Amino acid sequence: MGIQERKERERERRRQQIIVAAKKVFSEKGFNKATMDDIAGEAELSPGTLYLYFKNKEELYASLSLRILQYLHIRVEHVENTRDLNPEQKLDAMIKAMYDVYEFDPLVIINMFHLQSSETLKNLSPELLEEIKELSRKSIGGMARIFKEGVKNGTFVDMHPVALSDIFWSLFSGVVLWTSSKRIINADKDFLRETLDLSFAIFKKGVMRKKGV
Amino acid sequence: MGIQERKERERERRRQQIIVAAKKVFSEKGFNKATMDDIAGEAELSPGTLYLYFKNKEELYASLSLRILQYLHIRVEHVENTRDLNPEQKLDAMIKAMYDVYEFDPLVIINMFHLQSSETLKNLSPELLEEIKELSRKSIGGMARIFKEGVKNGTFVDMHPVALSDIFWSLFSGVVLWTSSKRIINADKDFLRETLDLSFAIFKKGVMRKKGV
Amino acid sequence: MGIQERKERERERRRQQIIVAAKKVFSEKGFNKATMDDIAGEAELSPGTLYLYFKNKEELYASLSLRILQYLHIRVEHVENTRDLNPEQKLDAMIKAMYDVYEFDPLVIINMFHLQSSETLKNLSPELLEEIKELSRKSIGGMARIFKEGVKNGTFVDMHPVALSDIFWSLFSGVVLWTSSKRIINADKDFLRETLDLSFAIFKKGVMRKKGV
Amino acid sequence: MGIQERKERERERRRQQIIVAAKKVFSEKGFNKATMDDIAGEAELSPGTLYLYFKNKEELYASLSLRILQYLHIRVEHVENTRDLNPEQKLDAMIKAMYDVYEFDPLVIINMFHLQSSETLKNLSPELLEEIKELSRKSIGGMARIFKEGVKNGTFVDMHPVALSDIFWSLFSGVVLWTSSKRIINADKDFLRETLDLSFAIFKKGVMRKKGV
DNA sequence: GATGAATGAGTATTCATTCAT
DNA sequence: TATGAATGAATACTCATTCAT
Repeated sequence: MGIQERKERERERRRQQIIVAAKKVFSEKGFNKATMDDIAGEAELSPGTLYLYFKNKEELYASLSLRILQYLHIRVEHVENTRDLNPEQKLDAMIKAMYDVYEFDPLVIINMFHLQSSETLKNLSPELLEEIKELSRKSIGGMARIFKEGVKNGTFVDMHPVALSDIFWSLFSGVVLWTSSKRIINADKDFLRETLDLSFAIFKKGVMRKKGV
Repeated sequence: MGIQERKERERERRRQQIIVAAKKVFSEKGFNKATMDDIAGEAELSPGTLYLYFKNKEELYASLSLRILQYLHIRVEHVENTRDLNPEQKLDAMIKAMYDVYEFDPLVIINMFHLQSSETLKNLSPELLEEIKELSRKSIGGMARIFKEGVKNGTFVDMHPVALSDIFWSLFSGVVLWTSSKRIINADKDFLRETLDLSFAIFKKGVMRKKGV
Repeated sequence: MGIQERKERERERRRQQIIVAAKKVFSEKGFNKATMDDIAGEAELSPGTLYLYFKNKEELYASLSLRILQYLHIRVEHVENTRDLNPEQKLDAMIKAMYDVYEFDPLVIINMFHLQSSETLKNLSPELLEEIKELSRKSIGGMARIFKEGVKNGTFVDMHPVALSDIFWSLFSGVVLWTSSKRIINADKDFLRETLDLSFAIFKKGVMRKKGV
Repeated sequence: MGIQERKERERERRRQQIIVAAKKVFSEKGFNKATMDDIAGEAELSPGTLYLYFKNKEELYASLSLRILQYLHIRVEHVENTRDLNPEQKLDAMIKAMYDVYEFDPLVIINMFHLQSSETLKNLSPELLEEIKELSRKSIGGMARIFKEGVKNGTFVDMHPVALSDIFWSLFSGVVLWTSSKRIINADKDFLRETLDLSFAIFKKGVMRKKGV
């Protein structure tokens, strides 16, 4: 391993160290209440060091979303490329993937929607922004191809595949947001899992072509 | 009209004046970038006056959500109480109501999820918080009763009515958030309406009991 | 006195209060070492209040120069408009005015040259910048008219009046800077006054037309 | 050449490399906006290395002034020691030298006055400070001796030679500062050269003893 | 000597909130 | 009630300097 490579690795390790700390602090306090000092403290680094790895607070935050998008993309791609699965099985696999995405980072959806603010987007470096858009496009694109296949061979209802993937993703994120919100407001138990199950069941039923029709 | 009542009315007028201004400013700048001075300016009042009507910035913001919840509640209740509608027709009416909720305030969902932050909730007065919870419960309850009726008479699939109303609401909010987010990130055209149509179609199909089964 | 006018007066009083404090602190610490907190403390106000009266630190600093320019302008105008003085007497009066400008604010020249930095100028509001330019132009213009008169009637050497006023001002500021600098570096006694006397004597002799030539 | 000497030479080469870079960066950005990283980048060295050659930023900056003082000193000494020049010719030669000093580093005067800040001086090493004082004394001393000779033999007016050299230098630096400042504020053309010519003409006339008097 | 990653003190500026009028 | 001037706590970000390698 060359010295260059070793350095690169070390650098990546630091980035991860910061990201882990940031995730923790942002989770606990939310974007605005979390201070860079908090994160630096959590990462056991000095505030200045954070800026050696991330341009600013927004970009650090956005990097969290990026990780999720990367994970989502990998999972979707994997489903898409698994041979010998028919469209229905692929949909099931995607549903499974969604659970894993949630486990990977339960704040996934909140993070994703922080990105949506144009104020946020303005402060991101063009490269990071492009990467986010790219991954976003790819993930939705992957989902869409799965739906397309199903629409084509008559498994799914005849709708635009991109619309189907949008709805699939919207349903997922809507449920995650709503159940976590409900938990806070109503202090109910965490019933995310079963709600997700029911949601996906309804979605699947709504999307499958009626047999014999 | 007593002098007391007149005063009360005057007070309510002021509150509305402030809420209208707040809605405008928050829409344009988002919660954090909007300043109390901005809102005071828009309402043509002094900053100090805002505090005579709202405890703090968070509570002013939360009041916007309250208005939406009130509107949602009225619409749901109205659907519920309309006689001579069968469950499927009531579902259609609820879908129609959702469109109106969105038109009433397109920022509806973003507002609603700002509420979810525990930081926000901590700063609300117990009364306001209770009112929000109450309206939230009532609206979901109303929806649930509609679903319950449909489940009972075999129109809808046999699922827990509360779960169905949660999913219904989640789907709606998920689509609103995702399409607005997609619009920003991908600079696509605004395709909310058609996506909502498709979403509700899928939901309806997923929720309706198959005829003859 | 109307309420409007009273407020305006109060506001002006505050501005002066801040300016006095700023002058003290900037004198002691220089522009960069002086903090807004220092100045606020000296003015017995809170930091935030400074920003109600001055856009930023640069503009507060520039306001000090403005006061000097105003004073300089008044003095030059007065000399120009005094009747029954021949050009030589007017030059003497201007020399006298320069001493007073220095007494008015010994940091005069340092302030003036802080203005010269383009970084500084960029941060000033266009209005303030224009005011500074205007006063600067007027003062030099006033001096120039005095020299013009003297050149015309043969009192002074035949040079461009604006150039003469530039040189006059340069000599004054050069001496002020150099003697104060020399005082610091060499810890010599303060011999500004006599050096200024000699300088102006040389200038006057250099500028007066030789009798009988 | 011994190994010791070779090392010393190498060290001096590095110092010059840094000084050249520093001059470029300070010229473009001014003292405060210029960062040590900028300078290191320009010198193609690492920031840490700068500190092997200069105690701190202030001292690096001061070293630029030192170079000018060294140049000034050499020029003045040369004029002083040129035989067969009468005092007037020596004054002319000094004027010529001033032009060269300006060409050598147009920021000369701004640099020189940065030194004056007591904050700056506090951060210099005693050795550097002493060197600066020494060169300053020597240069002024050299000028003073030229004036002394002229005063003695009746070429110049009967004033204290040190005062004359102070005024000479003040006039030079005042004109340089004022014309550059005027250029920025009034966006006038660069008329330094002609203003310097006129200034020195006036100075010379003011300083020369009237023939036949 | 040279490096450059890490440091962490330092500061201008903002803005929700208060309170004397 | 309404005002709006004053407050002052809070914080992202910079950059001169150090020191382990």
